[in-house]
Amino acid sequence: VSQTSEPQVRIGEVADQVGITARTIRYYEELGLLGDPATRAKGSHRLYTEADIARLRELVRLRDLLGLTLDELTELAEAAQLQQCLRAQWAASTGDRERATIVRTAIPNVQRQLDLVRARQQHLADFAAELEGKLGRMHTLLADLRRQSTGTPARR
Amino acid sequence: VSQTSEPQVRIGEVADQVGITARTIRYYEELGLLGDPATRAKGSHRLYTEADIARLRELVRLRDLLGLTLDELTELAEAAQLQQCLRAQWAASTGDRERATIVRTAIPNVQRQLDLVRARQQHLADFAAELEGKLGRMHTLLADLRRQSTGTPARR
DNA sequence: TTGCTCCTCACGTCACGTGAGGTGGC
DNA sequence: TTGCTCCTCACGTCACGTGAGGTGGC
Repeated sequence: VSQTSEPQVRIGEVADQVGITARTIRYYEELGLLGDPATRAKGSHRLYTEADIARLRELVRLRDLLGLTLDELTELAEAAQLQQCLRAQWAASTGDRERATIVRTAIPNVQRQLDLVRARQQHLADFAAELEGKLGRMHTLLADLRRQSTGTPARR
Repeated sequence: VSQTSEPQVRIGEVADQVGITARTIRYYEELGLLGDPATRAKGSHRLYTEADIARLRELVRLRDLLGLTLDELTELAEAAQLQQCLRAQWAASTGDRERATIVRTAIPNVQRQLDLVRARQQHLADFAAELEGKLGRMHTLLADLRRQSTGTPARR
Protein backbone atom coordinates (compact mmCIF):
# COMPACT_ATOMS: atom_id res chain seq x y z
CA VAL A 1 0.00 0.00 0.00
CA SER A 2 2.38 2.72 -1.17
CA GLN A 3 0.41 5.85 -0.45
CA THR A 4 1.85 9.11 -1.70
CA SER A 5 2.76 9.99 1.90
CA GLU A 6 5.61 12.16 3.20
CA PRO A 7 9.13 11.22 2.18
CA GLN A 8 11.01 9.10 4.69
CA VAL A 9 14.70 9.48 5.40
CA ARG A 10 17.19 7.08 6.97
CA ILE A 11 18.90 7.44 10.34
CA GLY A 12 22.31 8.45 9.00
CA GLU A 13 21.01 11.43 7.12
CA VAL A 14 18.85 12.47 10.05
CA ALA A 15 21.90 12.34 12.31
CA ASP A 16 23.89 14.49 9.88
CA GLN A 17 21.12 17.02 9.52
CA VAL A 18 20.59 17.38 13.26
CA GLY A 19 24.26 17.23 14.15
CA ILE A 20 24.24 14.13 16.33
CA THR A 21 25.09 10.44 15.83
CA ALA A 22 22.86 7.52 14.90
CA ARG A 23 23.64 6.03 18.29
CA THR A 24 22.08 9.03 20.02
CA ILE A 25 18.92 8.69 17.97
CA ARG A 26 18.62 5.00 18.82
CA TYR A 27 19.23 5.79 22.48
CA TYR A 28 16.50 8.43 22.50
CA GLU A 29 14.14 5.97 20.86
CA GLU A 30 15.01 3.44 23.56
CA LEU A 31 14.12 6.00 26.23
CA GLY A 32 10.83 6.70 24.49
CA LEU A 33 11.74 10.28 23.61
CA LEU A 34 10.70 9.79 20.02
CA GLY A 35 7.26 8.66 19.08
CA ASP A 36 7.09 4.90 19.21
CA PRO A 37 8.87 3.20 16.37
CA ALA A 38 5.32 2.06 15.78
CA THR A 39 5.50 -0.92 13.52
CA ARG A 40 9.01 -1.66 12.42
CA ALA A 41 10.12 -5.20 11.69
CA LYS A 42 12.93 -6.14 14.07
CA GLY A 43 16.14 -5.54 12.16
CA SER A 44 14.65 -3.38 9.43
CA HIS A 45 15.78 0.17 8.76
CA ARG A 46 14.39 3.09 10.72
CA LEU A 47 12.72 5.76 8.63
CA TYR A 48 11.93 9.31 9.71
CA THR A 49 9.64 12.06 8.50
CA GLU A 50 10.33 15.78 8.45
CA ALA A 51 8.21 16.08 11.60
CA ASP A 52 10.43 13.56 13.36
CA ILE A 53 13.51 15.54 12.38
CA ALA A 54 12.04 18.80 13.62
CA ARG A 55 11.20 17.11 16.89
CA LEU A 56 14.73 15.78 17.29
CA ARG A 57 16.14 19.23 16.56
CA GLU A 58 14.05 20.70 19.33
CA LEU A 59 15.13 18.04 21.80
CA VAL A 60 18.79 18.57 20.98
CA ARG A 61 18.41 22.31 21.35
CA LEU A 62 16.77 21.98 24.73
CA ARG A 63 19.56 19.64 25.75
CA ASP A 64 22.44 21.77 24.50
CA LEU A 65 21.22 25.29 25.14
CA LEU A 66 19.43 24.70 28.43
CA GLY A 67 21.43 21.73 29.66
CA LEU A 68 18.36 19.65 30.40
CA THR A 69 18.82 15.99 31.34
CA LEU A 70 17.05 13.33 29.31
CA ASP A 71 14.69 12.84 32.23
CA GLU A 72 13.68 16.48 32.06
CA LEU A 73 13.41 16.22 28.30
CA THR A 74 11.09 13.27 28.77
CA GLU A 75 8.79 15.39 30.90
CA LEU A 76 8.70 18.21 28.39
CA ALA A 77 8.40 15.66 25.62
CA GLU A 78 5.41 13.99 27.19
CA ALA A 79 3.69 17.33 27.22
CA ALA A 80 4.71 17.84 23.61
CA GLN A 81 3.60 14.30 22.87
CA LEU A 82 0.19 15.19 24.17
CA GLN A 83 0.35 18.30 22.05
CA GLN A 84 1.13 16.13 19.06
CA CYS A 85 -1.80 13.93 19.93
CA LEU A 86 -4.02 16.96 20.17
CA ARG A 87 -2.81 18.19 16.82
CA ALA A 88 -4.11 14.94 15.39
CA GLN A 89 -7.47 15.53 17.03
CA TRP A 90 -7.45 19.02 15.59
CA ALA A 91 -8.53 17.97 12.14
CA ALA A 92 -11.27 15.81 13.58
CA SER A 93 -12.63 18.38 15.98
CA THR A 94 -14.89 20.81 14.27
CA GLY A 95 -16.08 22.77 17.28
CA ASP A 96 -14.34 26.07 17.99
CA ARG A 97 -14.75 25.50 21.68
CA GLU A 98 -12.85 22.21 21.47
CA ARG A 99 -10.16 23.81 19.36
CA ALA A 100 -9.75 26.61 21.85
CA THR A 101 -9.29 24.06 24.61
CA ILE A 102 -6.60 22.30 22.62
CA VAL A 103 -4.66 25.50 22.10
CA ARG A 104 -5.07 26.53 25.72
CA THR A 105 -3.52 23.29 26.98
CA ALA A 106 -0.58 23.65 24.60
CA ILE A 107 0.36 27.18 25.61
CA PRO A 108 1.84 26.60 29.09
CA ASN A 109 4.30 24.08 27.70
CA VAL A 110 5.77 26.58 25.27
CA GLN A 111 5.64 29.29 27.92
CA ARG A 112 7.69 27.15 30.28
CA GLN A 113 10.36 26.59 27.69
CA LEU A 114 10.51 30.33 27.08
CA ASP A 115 10.92 30.95 30.81
CA LEU A 116 13.87 28.57 30.93
CA VAL A 117 15.44 30.33 27.97
CA ARG A 118 14.95 33.72 29.63
CA ALA A 119 16.67 32.55 32.81
CA ARG A 120 19.59 31.26 30.79
CA GLN A 121 19.85 34.53 28.92
CA GLN A 122 20.02 36.41 32.21
CA HIS A 123 22.87 34.27 33.50
CA LEU A 124 24.77 34.61 30.24
CA ALA A 125 24.30 38.38 30.24
CA ASP A 126 25.72 38.56 33.76
CA PHE A 127 28.67 36.45 32.72
CA ALA A 128 29.27 38.54 29.60
CA ALA A 129 29.19 41.76 31.62
CA GLU A 130 31.71 40.35 34.05
CA LEU A 131 34.08 39.29 31.30
CA GLU A 132 33.74 42.65 29.59
CA GLY A 133 34.57 44.45 32.81
CA LYS A 134 37.62 42.29 33.25
CA LEU A 135 38.70 42.91 29.69
CA GLY A 136 38.14 46.64 30.00
CA ARG A 137 40.22 46.90 33.13
CA MET A 138 43.03 44.98 31.49
CA HIS A 139 43.03 47.30 28.49
CA THR A 140 43.11 50.49 30.54
CA LEU A 141 45.86 49.00 32.62
CA LEU A 142 47.84 48.30 29.48
CA ALA A 143 47.28 51.85 28.30
CA ASP A 144 48.48 53.21 31.64
CA LEU A 145 51.60 51.13 31.46
CA ARG A 146 52.28 52.35 27.95
CA ARG A 147 51.87 55.98 29.02
CA GLN A 148 54.24 55.54 31.93
CA SER A 149 56.95 53.91 29.91
CA THR A 150 56.79 56.76 27.36
CA GLY A 151 56.98 59.37 30.06
CA THR A 152 53.34 60.46 29.73
CA PRO A 153 51.82 60.77 33.23
CA ALA A 154 48.97 58.35 33.91
CA ARG A 155 45.58 59.87 34.47
CA ARG A 156 43.75 59.29 37.69
CA VAL B 1 54.26 28.42 61.74
CA SER B 2 50.77 29.91 61.92
CA GLN B 3 51.07 32.95 59.70
CA THR B 4 48.19 35.38 59.64
CA SER B 5 47.36 34.16 56.15
CA GLU B 6 43.99 33.99 54.38
CA PRO B 7 41.24 31.99 56.06
CA GLN B 8 40.86 28.43 54.83
CA VAL B 9 37.54 26.69 54.40
CA ARG B 10 36.67 23.00 54.21
CA ILE B 11 35.39 21.10 51.20
CA GLY B 12 31.79 20.82 52.35
CA GLU B 13 31.29 24.53 52.71
CA VAL B 14 33.02 25.19 49.41
CA ALA B 15 30.67 22.73 47.73
CA ASP B 16 27.63 24.45 49.26
CA GLN B 17 28.82 27.89 48.27
CA VAL B 18 29.54 26.90 44.69
CA GLY B 19 26.49 24.68 44.32
CA ILE B 20 28.23 21.38 43.60
CA THR B 21 29.17 18.30 45.63
CA ALA B 22 32.38 17.45 47.42
CA ARG B 23 32.80 14.56 45.03
CA THR B 24 32.93 16.92 42.08
CA ILE B 25 35.62 18.99 43.76
CA ARG B 26 37.73 15.90 44.43
CA TYR B 27 37.22 14.75 40.87
CA TYR B 28 38.36 18.09 39.51
CA GLU B 29 41.40 17.96 41.73
CA GLU B 30 42.12 14.47 40.40
CA LEU B 31 42.00 15.81 36.86
CA GLY B 32 44.35 18.62 37.79
CA LEU B 33 41.76 21.35 37.23
CA LEU B 34 42.51 22.93 40.58
CA GLY B 35 45.97 24.04 41.53
CA ASP B 36 47.91 21.12 42.96
CA PRO B 37 46.84 20.12 46.42
CA ALA B 38 50.43 21.13 47.05
CA THR B 39 51.42 19.64 50.34
CA ARG B 40 48.57 17.83 51.98
CA ALA B 41 49.19 14.84 54.21
CA LYS B 42 47.46 11.80 52.70
CA GLY B 43 44.17 11.53 54.52
CA SER B 44 44.11 15.02 55.98
CA HIS B 45 41.36 17.54 55.26
CA ARG B 46 41.43 19.68 52.14
CA LEU B 47 41.40 23.42 52.78
CA TYR B 48 40.53 26.13 50.27
CA THR B 49 41.11 29.86 50.02
CA GLU B 50 38.73 32.45 48.62
CA ALA B 51 40.80 32.44 45.43
CA ASP B 52 40.24 28.68 45.07
CA ILE B 53 36.50 29.18 45.49
CA ALA B 54 36.40 31.93 42.88
CA ARG B 55 38.29 29.66 40.51
CA LEU B 56 35.87 26.79 41.05
CA ARG B 57 32.91 29.12 40.47
CA GLU B 58 34.37 30.13 37.15
CA LEU B 59 34.95 26.55 36.09
CA VAL B 60 31.40 25.57 37.00
CA ARG B 61 29.99 28.52 35.11
CA LEU B 62 31.97 27.69 32.01
CA ARG B 63 30.76 24.11 32.32
CA ASP B 64 27.09 24.91 32.89
CA LEU B 65 26.56 28.00 30.76
CA LEU B 66 28.77 27.05 27.84
CA GLY B 67 28.54 23.28 28.10
CA LEU B 68 32.30 22.80 27.96
CA THR B 69 33.72 19.35 28.63
CA LEU B 70 36.31 18.94 31.36
CA ASP B 71 38.92 18.48 28.67
CA GLU B 72 38.05 21.88 27.25
CA LEU B 73 38.02 23.33 30.74
CA THR B 74 41.49 21.92 31.26
CA GLU B 75 42.71 23.80 28.22
CA LEU B 76 41.21 27.08 29.37
CA ALA B 77 42.36 26.35 32.88
CA GLU B 78 45.94 25.82 31.82
CA ALA B 79 45.86 29.25 30.26
CA ALA B 80 44.33 30.61 33.44
CA GLN B 81 46.88 28.67 35.43
CA LEU B 82 49.58 30.46 33.52
CA GLN B 83 47.73 33.67 34.22
CA GLN B 84 47.75 32.82 37.91
CA CYS B 85 51.45 32.11 37.70
CA LEU B 86 51.99 35.46 36.03
CA ARG B 87 49.97 37.21 38.67
CA ALA B 88 52.48 35.86 41.18
CA GLN B 89 55.31 37.24 39.10
CA TRP B 90 53.49 40.53 38.99
CA ALA B 91 54.53 41.65 42.43
CA ALA B 92 58.10 40.68 41.72
CA SER B 93 58.34 42.36 38.37
CA THR B 94 58.98 46.03 38.67
CA GLY B 95 59.42 46.93 35.03
CA ASP B 96 56.41 48.36 33.23
CA ARG B 97 57.44 46.61 30.08
CA GLU B 98 57.32 43.22 31.80
CA ARG B 99 53.96 44.04 33.35
CA ALA B 100 52.57 45.04 30.00
CA THR B 101 53.68 41.71 28.57
CA ILE B 102 51.95 39.85 31.36
CA VAL B 103 48.66 41.64 30.73
CA ARG B 104 48.95 41.18 27.00
CA THR B 105 49.26 37.41 27.31
CA ALA B 106 46.27 37.26 29.64
CA ILE B 107 43.87 39.17 27.40
CA PRO B 108 43.26 36.61 24.62
CA ASN B 109 42.16 34.04 27.18
CA VAL B 110 39.41 36.27 28.52
CA GLN B 111 38.53 37.39 25.00
CA ARG B 112 38.03 33.78 23.93
CA GLN B 113 35.67 33.13 26.80
CA LEU B 114 33.70 36.22 25.87
CA ASP B 115 33.46 35.02 22.27
CA LEU B 116 32.03 31.71 23.43
CA VAL B 117 29.49 33.53 25.58
CA ARG B 118 28.49 35.75 22.65
CA ALA B 119 27.88 32.74 20.42
CA ARG B 120 25.73 31.14 23.08
CA GLN B 121 23.74 34.32 23.49
CA GLN B 122 23.06 34.40 19.78
CA HIS B 123 21.71 30.85 19.76
CA LEU B 124 19.55 31.53 22.79
CA ALA B 125 18.19 34.71 21.23
CA ASP B 126 17.22 32.76 18.11
CA PHE B 127 15.53 30.13 20.21
CA ALA B 128 13.68 32.73 22.27
CA ALA B 129 12.43 34.48 19.14
CA GLU B 130 11.15 31.20 17.76
CA LEU B 131 9.30 30.35 20.96
CA GLU B 132 7.81 33.84 21.12
CA GLY B 133 6.57 33.56 17.58
CA LYS B 134 4.99 30.24 18.36
CA LEU B 135 3.36 31.64 21.47
CA GLY B 136 2.11 34.70 19.64
CA ARG B 137 0.50 32.65 16.90
CA MET B 138 -1.23 30.48 19.46
CA HIS B 139 -2.65 33.50 21.26
CA THR B 140 -4.01 35.15 18.12
CA LEU B 141 -5.48 31.83 17.14
CA LEU B 142 -7.22 31.62 20.48
CA ALA B 143 -8.56 35.13 20.06
CA ASP B 144 -9.89 34.27 16.61
CA LEU B 145 -11.67 31.23 17.96
CA ARG B 146 -13.20 33.29 20.73
CA ARG B 147 -14.43 35.88 18.23
CA GLN B 148 -15.99 33.24 16.04
CA SER B 149 -17.84 31.49 18.84
CA THR B 150 -19.32 34.83 19.94
CA GLY B 151 -20.47 35.63 16.46
CA THR B 152 -17.88 38.32 15.82
CA PRO B 153 -16.34 37.78 12.39
CA ALA B 154 -12.64 37.02 12.41
CA ARG B 155 -10.37 39.50 10.71
CA ARG B 156 -8.44 38.58 7.56
C1' DT C 1 33.34 11.34 74.89
C1' DT C 2 29.91 12.36 71.31
C1' DG C 3 28.59 14.11 66.75
C1' DC C 4 29.91 15.92 62.68
C1' DT C 5 32.49 16.37 58.65
C1' DC C 6 36.10 14.68 56.44
C1' DC C 7 38.99 10.82 54.24
C1' DT C 8 39.89 6.90 50.66
C1' DC C 9 38.48 3.07 47.87
C1' DA C 10 35.26 1.27 44.81
C1' DC C 11 31.19 0.11 42.43
C1' DG C 12 26.91 2.29 40.08
C1' DT C 13 24.84 5.44 36.64
C1' DC C 14 23.76 8.55 32.83
C1' DA C 15 24.46 9.60 28.08
C1' DC C 16 26.26 8.15 24.92
C1' DG C 17 31.13 6.18 21.92
C1' DT C 18 32.95 2.40 19.66
C1' DG C 19 33.80 -1.68 17.68
C1' DA C 20 32.13 -6.87 16.33
C1' DG C 21 29.56 -9.52 13.41
C1' DG C 22 25.75 -9.73 10.34
C1' DT C 23 21.76 -8.35 7.12
C1' DG C 24 19.31 -5.29 3.67
C1' DG C 25 18.50 -1.85 -0.16
C1' DC C 26 20.25 1.06 -4.57
C1' DT D 1 27.58 -8.94 -7.42
C1' DT D 2 29.79 -5.05 -5.02
C1' DG D 3 29.71 -1.20 -1.70
C1' DC D 4 27.33 1.29 1.38
C1' DT D 5 24.47 2.06 5.18
C1' DC D 6 21.87 -0.05 8.25
C1' DC D 7 20.94 -3.55 12.15
C1' DT D 8 21.65 -5.58 17.09
C1' DC D 9 24.39 -6.80 20.98
C1' DA D 10 27.75 -5.41 24.17
C1' DC D 11 31.59 -3.45 26.32
C1' DG D 12 34.06 1.23 27.13
C1' DT D 13 34.03 6.09 28.72
C1' DC D 14 33.10 10.56 30.81
C1' DA D 15 31.48 12.99 34.80
C1' DC D 16 30.22 12.30 38.45
C1' DG D 17 26.57 9.65 42.48
C1' DT D 18 26.52 6.76 46.26
C1' DG D 19 27.47 3.95 49.76
C1' DA D 20 31.24 1.23 52.93
C1' DG D 21 34.42 1.56 56.42
C1' DG D 22 37.50 4.47 58.90
C1' DT D 23 39.96 8.73 60.85
C1' DG D 24 40.25 13.64 62.53
C1' DG D 25 38.91 18.24 64.50
C1' DC D 26 35.54 21.44 67.45
